[in-house]
Amino acid sequence: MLEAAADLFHKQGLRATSPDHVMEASGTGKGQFYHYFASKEGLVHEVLQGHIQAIRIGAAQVNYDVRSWAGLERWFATHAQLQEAFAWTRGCPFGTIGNELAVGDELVRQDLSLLFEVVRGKLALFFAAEKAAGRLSGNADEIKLADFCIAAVQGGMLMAKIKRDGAALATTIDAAMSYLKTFRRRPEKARTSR
Amino acid sequence: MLEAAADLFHKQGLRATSPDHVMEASGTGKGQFYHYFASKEGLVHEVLQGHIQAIRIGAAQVNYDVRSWAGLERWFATHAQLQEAFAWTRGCPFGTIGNELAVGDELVRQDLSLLFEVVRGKLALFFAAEKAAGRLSGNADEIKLADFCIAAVQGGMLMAKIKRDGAALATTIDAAMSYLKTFRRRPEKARTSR
Amino acid sequence: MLEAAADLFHKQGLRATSPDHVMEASGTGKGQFYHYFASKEGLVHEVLQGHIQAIRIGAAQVNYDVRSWAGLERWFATHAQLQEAFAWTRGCPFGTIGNELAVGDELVRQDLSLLFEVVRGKLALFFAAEKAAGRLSGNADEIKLADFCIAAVQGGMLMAKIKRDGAALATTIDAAMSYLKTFRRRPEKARTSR
Amino acid sequence: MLEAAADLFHKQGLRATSPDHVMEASGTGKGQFYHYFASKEGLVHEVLQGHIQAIRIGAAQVNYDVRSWAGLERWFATHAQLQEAFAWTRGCPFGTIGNELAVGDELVRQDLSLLFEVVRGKLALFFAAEKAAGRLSGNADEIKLADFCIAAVQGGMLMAKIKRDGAALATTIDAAMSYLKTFRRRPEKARTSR
DNA sequence: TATGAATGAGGCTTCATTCAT
DNA sequence: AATGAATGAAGCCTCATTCAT
Repeated sequence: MLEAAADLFHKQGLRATSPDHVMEASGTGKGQFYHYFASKEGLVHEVLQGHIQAIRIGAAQVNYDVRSWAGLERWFATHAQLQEAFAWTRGCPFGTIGNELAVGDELVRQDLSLLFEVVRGKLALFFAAEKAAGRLSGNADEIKLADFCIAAVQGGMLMAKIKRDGAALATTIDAAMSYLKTFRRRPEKARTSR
Repeated sequence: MLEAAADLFHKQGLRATSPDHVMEASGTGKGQFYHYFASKEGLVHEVLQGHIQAIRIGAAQVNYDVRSWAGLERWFATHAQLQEAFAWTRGCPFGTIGNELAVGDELVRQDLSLLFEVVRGKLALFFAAEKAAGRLSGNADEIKLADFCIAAVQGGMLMAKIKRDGAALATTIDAAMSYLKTFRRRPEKARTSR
Repeated sequence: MLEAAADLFHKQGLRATSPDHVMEASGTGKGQFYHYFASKEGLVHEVLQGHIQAIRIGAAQVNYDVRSWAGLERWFATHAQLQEAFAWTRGCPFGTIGNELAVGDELVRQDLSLLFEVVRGKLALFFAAEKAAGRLSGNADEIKLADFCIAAVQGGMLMAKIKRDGAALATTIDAAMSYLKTFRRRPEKARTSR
Repeated sequence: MLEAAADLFHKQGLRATSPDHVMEASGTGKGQFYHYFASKEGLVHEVLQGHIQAIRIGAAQVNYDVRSWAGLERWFATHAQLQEAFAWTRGCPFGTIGNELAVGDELVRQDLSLLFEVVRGKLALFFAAEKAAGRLSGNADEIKLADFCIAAVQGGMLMAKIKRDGAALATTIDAAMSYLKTFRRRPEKARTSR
């Protein structure tokens, strides 16, 4: 049920997905639905909590536990691959939900906000580690870099969905990586020696 | 009616906006609506065509006719200001619609695709002009830079809406500008000397 | 406009045909319609009056002016041919309207009633003539025979439409002709004698 | 609900009967309707299936299980009586639906087609039995006779509805019976004797 | 837990008509 | 004569939810 809902939200968005759709896709009935979820909003909440949990424990489709610059590159690339797998007809599962938010969807907004904070935290961790290892400029702010990564990939995915074409996403990812690498430093011998 | 619709789409998204809402907001009746628009989709089409036209002739809220690096900065900044004016409760009017697209909304998708091509064209024009004037690296691809600008601002605006906070957008804009400026060149003496 | 309406009524029936359909099919506008017809009912009235007139003056698709037994056979056959021309997707233009009648459609009902009286009159005329000529049994009631002809052909056409197949209609026509011929008489000597 | 629908269809026809009417007449609500029927077409299907079943098991208002010539006469007469009971304002419940068919109502058309096949089957059974008993001419085709009966009664009922008068129907029934009886045979003594 | 009947508001669209020009 | 804007009721259907079992 959660899986079915997550897939439908990804595919059609929140608004276009009714409890009935979820029931049909998951082969359940009215009663089931309202037994497990207080409301449609409750379902969304659970779906997002599921996503957050998956991200946290590394069970998500995208690996958010970046450990190297190559890993970061893979992080970007995975987004494009997933989108391509749907022939560029879908955007980011989270961004899609986020863009449908309206005043009044406060609960969902907070879930999403948290989700992106978790993602940001994971990316920031990488940048912080790099900085600690002297491989990243001391001027760099790991939180800001992480926010930039997320925004770039979200914007790129949105454009890919709209154009049904991954070129602009690839361009954006390349640009983002180039930018990030301007902060990269060769760890000085002096540091590690002695 | 078109104005009312455009505003509601921006505020709540496509799906959450019914013809009835548009009628109420514009003080018209059922018949009226279907006299002017073939369907809800037709309305969306007209709204988007209106946006495209506004962008083309420079009547949009955002000035897409960038003529200088300061103008580019203003272009980015205007997005943030507009969003802030709605207390970060809304995203980009175009991106909001784009993210709700599903297979089957082909017409709308094409309108949006065109819209973003127009925007890209305007931005690319600036980069091309800079290149021609020797103020931009010959390596830079004006189309790619334009795509990057759009993706960055779209991603940033989405995150701002989700977080109800403009910080990440500001960060993203700063990062984008920094990146773009790495392609900037001081025009060589040779040019001005004679 | 009348032609377009008549065709649409024949094709889809009264209820399923809106003034808008008629306007579109005839390339006219709202104003035109209500200028010439008081209402949809008025249009139906005019259409039926047109049919009646056509039948009266012999301008209808079916020739109601039967003059011989062969002519009667042709009268039956024409119905089948017309229906076949529409691949048995339509019934009788008049019967189709008649069956949609409900309490309240009194005007239309009377028009139709009149129409069928005209048809009956024409057929009865033939039978009366045959009787006068001694070629039809004196027991035969020309009005009743005419009513039977009409009912048989109407019933047959309805079944043909439902089945999308003309077999039962052909059967019915054959049976009807057989029955009618049982009243046929060889003109007595009286004729030849002098 | 099915009863209410069947009655409304009979009274006003398919097109003029909306789900709302059915709900009102049956004292149910919107949701109820679409819980039980996929669509209006689905309702029509169920109604027709109900009619077919009633005919099959002999629970219909008309007794289709004809066993004798008197029974056949009653079969014809019942149609007229039922129509008279509604003061000739209604036609045949099945014919009324059949005449509203348009291209696209294929499902309904097939249901109706089946219904009439069932009826024909019942009538043909009678003629076949008569033939077997030597009381019907060997030349007679029981299927054709059955088709003729149906067409005659349908045509007669349609005319009765249009004229709000049963005379032509009575005439048609009389004629049909006369015709049918021309195939009747006195079983030879030889058969029964010995 | 699970089923599915029931509810009524609302969504998108067409209808028949009137009105101002 | 003609145009097409305007009106609001209605048509068919989906939605989100509750309730009884």
